[in-house]
Amino acid sequence: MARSDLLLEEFLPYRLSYLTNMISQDLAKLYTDKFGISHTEWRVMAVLGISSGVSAALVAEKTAMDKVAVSRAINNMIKADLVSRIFADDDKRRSELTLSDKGQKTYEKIVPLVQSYEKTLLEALSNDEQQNLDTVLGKLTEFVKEK
Amino acid sequence: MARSDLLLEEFLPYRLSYLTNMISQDLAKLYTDKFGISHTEWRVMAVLGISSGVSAALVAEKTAMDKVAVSRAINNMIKADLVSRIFADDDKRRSELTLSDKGQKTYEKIVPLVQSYEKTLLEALSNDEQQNLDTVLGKLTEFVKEK
DNA sequence: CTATAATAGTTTCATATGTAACCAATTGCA
DNA sequence: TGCAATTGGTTACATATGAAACTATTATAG
Repeated sequence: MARSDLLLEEFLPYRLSYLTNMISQDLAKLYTDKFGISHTEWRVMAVLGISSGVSAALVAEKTAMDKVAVSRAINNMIKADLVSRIFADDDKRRSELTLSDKGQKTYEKIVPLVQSYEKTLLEALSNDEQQNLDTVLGKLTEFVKEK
Repeated sequence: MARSDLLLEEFLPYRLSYLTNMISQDLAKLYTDKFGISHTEWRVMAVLGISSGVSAALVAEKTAMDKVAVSRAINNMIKADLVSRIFADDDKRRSELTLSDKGQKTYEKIVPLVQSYEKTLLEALSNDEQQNLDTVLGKLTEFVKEK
């Protein structure tokens, strides 16, 4: 193995990507299989579950998804009667989005499931390790955001 | 905020996914923009850079990608003259894959770039934190693989 | 005011991805 | 042997995603 070689299993971006995909698939089982909610839709729902009447642009910002993905997710969710939309009085372009009753109920069913999943993940770590993870994730994220 | 609510920015799967995507985009700039190599192709290349004459199935295993993705990546890379393929004497189904000269040269250009990127990432962390990251990634990955 | 630029969101198009069905070669075992 | 099951890899189809162009509306410079 020449000096320039690279072992995928030890390469940080690969390791992160692998773990993230596994987790993502586990989560999808919780909301896709049971509620027909896609990954992007779940993120939108997570934002609307906390803040009502927000614009699609704000949802895009909070979910770190692009506006096209958000637009599609929202329109699907409106069709599925999970989200309701009105347009702002003071700016007819801007949407004001809210979970419908059905959306709210679904949200309240999903949240405990994903929180419980997160909990089992974290329980694979000691308290110190959980703290370390938080620190390190924060620092790396901060770093990749700047630059 | 009701007891069941969930803050995306604090939710581990979201944080991981966000970081992973940012890193993935940074990396793509290194191999897609300069060499026209896609993410999946880069993974295949990383495996073939180390081990010659391996089968597509082994590449799939090492890259953690499914065989369809690998098949497509390999066929693209053969078209782009990055990979050469022969079929095994003892089993005419099984391919034996190797980087072509061009593939090898490309690989040797990409490896230092991505290693350097990984290094700058890690330098955002102290030595202890790097160690913590390694430990915690390992444990979480182990955990999601079982179960 | 009015022309131009900027903004919110949608549509279009090209590409990527996952699942299942598929083909060909090989293995196993009755 | 010989035929069902398995394996390596590809194809087909349906869906997801991203970039760029587009529509409608609002803000701004002259």
